[in-house]
Amino acid sequence: MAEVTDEALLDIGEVARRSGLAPSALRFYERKGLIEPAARNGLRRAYQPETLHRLALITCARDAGFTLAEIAAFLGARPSDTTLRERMAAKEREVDARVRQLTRLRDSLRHAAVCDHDPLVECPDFKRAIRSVGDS
Amino acid sequence: MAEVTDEALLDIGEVARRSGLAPSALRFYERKGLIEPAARNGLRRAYQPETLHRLALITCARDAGFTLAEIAAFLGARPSDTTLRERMAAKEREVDARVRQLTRLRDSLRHAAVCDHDPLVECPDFKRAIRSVGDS
DNA sequence: ATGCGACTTGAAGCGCGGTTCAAGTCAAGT
DNA sequence: ACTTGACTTGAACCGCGCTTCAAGTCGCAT
Repeated sequence: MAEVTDEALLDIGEVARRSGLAPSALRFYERKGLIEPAARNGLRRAYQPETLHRLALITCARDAGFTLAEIAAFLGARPSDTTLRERMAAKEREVDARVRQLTRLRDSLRHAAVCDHDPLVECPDFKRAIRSVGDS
Repeated sequence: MAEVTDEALLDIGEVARRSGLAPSALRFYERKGLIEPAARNGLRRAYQPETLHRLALITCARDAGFTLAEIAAFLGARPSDTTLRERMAAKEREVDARVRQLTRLRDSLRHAAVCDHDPLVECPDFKRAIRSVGDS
């Protein structure tokens, strides 16, 4: 008789394939308190499908430069948590500053790609552009 | 008699103060081939002032997500180097994609800061926004 | 000549974000 | 009963970008 083992839950391999993350990464995230299996089949982790959304969020935040510790703090917070709001807002300003910095850098690169100075590093336009990247 | 020791050159401490980088970081960059002292006073490194510009460039590139190895490759390249142009252009596209990603993320954060969903992670607007960050 | 302070070296250590490995568990198929 | 294959664990290892440390070397002032 096949044990039903709750068809709704996902094996770690399944979650890995569908999230694009390595199983080792999922176990690592668990140690860091970012995710948790809903149950175990024997030793095996069984995840709720929503975990995939959570992982998408985690991946996104990590790509954005949040540390895993920051993300864990976010995930653990309640909406009534004023601190959370503040941190969100702070992070928004941070990300916004970074967007502006990267935009200037992109423009520098755009120029560098068509500039004929030798050596490139000495192009006055390029140097000015670089300096402006540093200012904020 | 005070040894003149070329007044134009800078001590590592001076470069550190003016660049905002730790002396240890400067020595580390040297090992990685990013910078080089123009001379030595005995054992002490003596840097040309232009090194400060180079360091500004390095810092900027590093902030932009280049690895030190990438930066070293850039710095070593000639302007006639087609590969360099290509890499510049590739990096520009990369940075541009990142700008768009971060812009969407910033907008998500902006929404999250005013959203009242409990838990926040379940806000449909937020989820949609997060999904859009992932797409490029 | 003695001490101070800023430098020198190589080697080791750290925080982050994981991966890799050895050894073991378990369910299902033959 | 035995193999296969996907999982389990803890511990070790990795690359990156540095920092820290111990031990030593200078130049300069007292």
